[in-house]
Amino acid sequence: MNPAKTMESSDHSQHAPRRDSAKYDPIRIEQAAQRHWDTSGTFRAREAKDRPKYYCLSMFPYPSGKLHMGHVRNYTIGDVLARHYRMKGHDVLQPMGWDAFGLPAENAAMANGVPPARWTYDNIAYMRKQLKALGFAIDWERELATCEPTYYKWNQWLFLRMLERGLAYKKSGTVNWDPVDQTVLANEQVIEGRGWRTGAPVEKRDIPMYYLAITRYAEELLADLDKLPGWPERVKTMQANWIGKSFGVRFAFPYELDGQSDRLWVFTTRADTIMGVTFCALAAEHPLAERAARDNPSLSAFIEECKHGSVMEADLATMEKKGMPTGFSVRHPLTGETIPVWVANYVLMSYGDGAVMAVPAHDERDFHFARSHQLPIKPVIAIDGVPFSDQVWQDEYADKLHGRCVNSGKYDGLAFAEAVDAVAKDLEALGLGEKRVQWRLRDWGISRQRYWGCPIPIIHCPKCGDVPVPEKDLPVVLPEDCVPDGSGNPLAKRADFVHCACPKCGQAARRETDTMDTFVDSSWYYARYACPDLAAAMVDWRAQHWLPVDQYIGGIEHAILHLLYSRFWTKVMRDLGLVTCSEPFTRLLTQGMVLNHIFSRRNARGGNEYFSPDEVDLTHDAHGKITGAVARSDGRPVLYEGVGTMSKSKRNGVDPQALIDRYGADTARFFMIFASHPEQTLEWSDSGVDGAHRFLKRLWAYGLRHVELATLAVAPETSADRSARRELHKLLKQANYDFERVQFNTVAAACMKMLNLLEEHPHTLETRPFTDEALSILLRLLSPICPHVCHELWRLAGFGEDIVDAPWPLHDDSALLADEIELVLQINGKLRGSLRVSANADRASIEACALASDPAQRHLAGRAPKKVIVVPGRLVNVVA
RNA sequence: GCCCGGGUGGUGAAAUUGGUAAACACAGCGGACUUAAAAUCCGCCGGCGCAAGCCUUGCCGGUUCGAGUCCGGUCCUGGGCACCA
Repeated sequence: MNPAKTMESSDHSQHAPRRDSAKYDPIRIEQAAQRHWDTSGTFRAREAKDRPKYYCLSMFPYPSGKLHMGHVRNYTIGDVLARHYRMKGHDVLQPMGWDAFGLPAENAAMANGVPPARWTYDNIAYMRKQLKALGFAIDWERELATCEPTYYKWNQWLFLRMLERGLAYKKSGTVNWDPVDQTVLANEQVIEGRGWRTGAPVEKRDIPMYYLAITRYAEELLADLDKLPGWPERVKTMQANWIGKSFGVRFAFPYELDGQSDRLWVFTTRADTIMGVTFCALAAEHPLAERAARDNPSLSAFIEECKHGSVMEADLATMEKKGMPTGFSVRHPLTGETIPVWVANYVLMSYGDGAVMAVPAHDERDFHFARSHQLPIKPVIAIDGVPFSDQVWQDEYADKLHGRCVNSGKYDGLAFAEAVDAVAKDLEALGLGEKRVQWRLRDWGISRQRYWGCPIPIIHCPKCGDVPVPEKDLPVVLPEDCVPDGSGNPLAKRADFVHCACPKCGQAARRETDTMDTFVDSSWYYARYACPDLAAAMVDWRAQHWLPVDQYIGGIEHAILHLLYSRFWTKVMRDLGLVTCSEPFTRLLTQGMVLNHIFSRRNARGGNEYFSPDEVDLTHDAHGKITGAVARSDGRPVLYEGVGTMSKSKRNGVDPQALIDRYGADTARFFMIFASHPEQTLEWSDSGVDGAHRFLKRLWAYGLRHVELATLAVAPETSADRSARRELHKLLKQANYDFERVQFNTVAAACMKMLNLLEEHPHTLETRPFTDEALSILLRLLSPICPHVCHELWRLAGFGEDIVDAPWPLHDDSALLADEIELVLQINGKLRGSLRVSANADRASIEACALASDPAQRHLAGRAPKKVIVVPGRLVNVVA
C-alpha cells in the first residue's frame, strides 16, 4: 500500500539489526498486546448480571476503501470511553459493523467495472484489518454488515409491519432527473443545477415513492428531547428547529372557477396580519396553478421553468424570487375583497398547502416580491417609534411582540395573540378556517431508484395492485453480481429479479425495483448488535439487556437526519413491542469533523473532478494563505475550494495507515486525542505527531528504568516527595474532572505533565513509594488512550496481570493539603504581584496583607482603598 | 437564504462558575553530546520597549472592581438543509 514503508521494512530484514530491547518498539508491543486480548477474549461482551452494563457505540463506518482520520478520531474517542468505563467496573459492549449499502459502491462500479458487492466486501476486509491494528476494545463476534440478507431482511420485515399500520404508504415525490443519463440523481450529484457526469441541466420529476409517516411521531420526537439531558444542547436545538412546530391558522380564500365554488387553502403563523393581504402565491405544482396554465402559454412556460433546477432547499432559498400572475383571483375571507393569485417559485408544494397569503408589509420575502412586481403594500401592524416606509424593508416590520393592529377594522388595537385568536374565531364562524399546529417535518421518503440497497418488498400485480411480499418469502434478496453503468437502476433490467408471481393471485407480476434509503439500515443497527446471530426474529431479550445505548459517538454532521430517523425507528419498534425503550441513545457525543483542503476542476463534460491534496502543488500569498494550486500530474491549475470535511467523493481524506506503520497505533491514538477537544472541528495537519511519539518513547524509557530498580524498600517520605505527590494528585483530580466532561485532550496533557513530574523527581530506591504510585496512576490514566504500551509496562512493572481490569485511579484528598497558598494580587483589576498566605487565613488577614504589600502602598499613596475584593483561594483586588 | 457551531502566539491548543491569558505540545532559535548526522538532553520562544511598563483572545460597542468567558452589533469560517453517509 505504501512504497516508503515497503522499502523501509525490506531494508530492515536485509541488515537484520540486533534488537535493542530497551528501545520503544511499538509494532512488537502492539502485536503482543493485541494477541493477548484476542486469545483471552478480553472484549467479548456477555450479558453480565453482576456489573452495570455500558453500551458504548461509535457510528459504524461506510466501507469506502480505507479508514480516514475522521474514523480514527471517532473510534479512538469511543475506545477511550469504553476502556475507561470497563476500568470503572462496567460490563462494556463495544461492537463494530458496516454501513455497507450506498452510492459510492455504484460510482466505483461505474469507474472500475467491479460489482458493488465485491468492492464493498473487499473494502470491509481491508478496513477491518486497519481497525484491528488500532487496538480498539471491540467485540468482533458481533460484527455485521447492512448489505447482508440476514440483516436487511429485518428492514423489509419492519417495513411490512409499518405498511400494515399505515405508517408506510405510497405517494408521489419529486426527484432530480438527468435527461441524458435517464437517471435519478442524488443531490450530491447535482453541481450548479447540472448532472455531475453529463453536465446536462437537471429537471425535477415526480415519481411514486414509499414514505414512512415520521410526522405521526412529531409531537413525541419533539417532547422527548427534554428527556435527553445527556445530549448536547446544540443538537437538541437543531432537531427541535427541524421538527419545527408552529402554531397558526389554516384558512381558505373562496373563489369561483369553471362554474364551481372552490377554496384556496393556506396556512399562516401571522393571522394578525390578515387584513394586510394583497395577493396570494402558489407553488408551481399547485393544482390551481396548473389549471391557470391550461389557457395561458406564458404562465405554462413559467411553470415549466420552475420545474427545472434542483430540489434542494438551499438552492430554492437562494435563487432569484420569480413570479407570474395567474389571471385568477380569490376573495378575502373576511372582507370579500378581490385578491389576485400569483405563481411564485419560492412557495413550496411540500410545505403546508402549497399556497401562501402574502402580506408584503410584514413579511420580508413578500415585501421584496411586491416591490418588484408593483403589488400593493398595506401596513396593518404599527410599532411605536418605527415609521413604516414601503421603500425599504426593516426587520421590525415583522416583529410580532411589540406591534398592534391598525387599518384592520374591528381588530385595531389588538396585540399579536389576541388578534390571532379573534381572526381565527371569525374564520371558524364562517366555516373558512381554524387554528392549527403546523410541522416543518415532512414524512420520510425512502424509495431510491438505485441498485445497491435493500429491496423494497413489494410486488406489483396488474390485477391485485401493490402486494406486500409474504413474510415467509423474506428476505427479497438483492442479486450481487450487477454492475451499474449510470443509466438507471440495473435491477430493472434483471428479468430474473423483476418477474415473479403475485402472492395473492399467482399471476405474472413485477417486483418493485426501488431500494431503501440507506438511513433505514442505520436506523436500528444498534439494536441488532445485541443479537446479530438471531435468525428467528429482528431482536430478542438481549436487546432489552443492552438498550438503550449508554454512549453514542459520531460526527456532528449526523445531528439531524440519522439521529432523528433512529429515534423515530426506536419508537416504532417500541410500539410494535420489539424494544421497551423510547429513546435509543442516552448520551451523545458529537465529534467535530476532521477537515482537509479541497481541490477540484471542471471536466470536459461540465462535471466536477476532485484532486487529493497530495496530488497538487500550492501557491501562497504573503500571509501563507493558499491562493491556488496546480495538479502535479499535468501542471495545470486546479480550483482551491477551501477546507471541508474529509470525504471519499471530494478525495481529501488522509489515510492513517502511513502514520500507524511509522509510529504505531498508540502514537496515532494519542496524537488524535491530544490534538483538540473531541467536539471541536480539527483541520488536519500531521505536524505534532513527533511530539506524541517522543512522549511514548520517554514513557517507555522511564518504565524500563523503573523495572530495573530493585524491589520496594520501605523508606520515609521526604518533603520533596510530599510536594510532588500533591502535584500528582492535583493533576489526577483535574484529569478525572476532564474525563467526565469528555475533554480527553487535557487528560492526555495531564499524562505528559505526570511524566514530566516523574522525570524531574529523583528516581531511586528511596523515592520509590512515590514513583511507584505515580507510575501506576499514570499508566492507568493513559491506558484508555494508549492501551498497548500501558498494557506492557503495567505487566513489566509488576503492578498486576491486566491493566484493562485494573481499578480506575482516584485522587487522594489528603495529598492535596498544603500549609500555604499563593494568591494573585490585583490593583484596579490589573496584575501587580502575588501574596503567600497561610491556607486557613481569614478574609481580614488576607485584606491586611494585601494592603500592606508594596504595590498596594504605591498605588494608594496613603489614601484608603475604595474597595477590596477577596476571592477565596484565588485573588485579592484592591480598588484604589 | 434559513437553523446550529467555531474564531486565543509562527502552529495544535489550555484557562471548571466572570478572577494570574497562552498550561501541555509542535515548529523555530541557541547550546551539550557526536568525526558527522540521527536520536537524546538543557535553555529561549505573543507584540512593543534599554527599563519601569504598556498592548494583546476576529472586529466595534456595552455591563463589571475585574470579560477569552456575559450582552448587542458585525466580519470570516465549519456543519446541516430531507437522495453523500
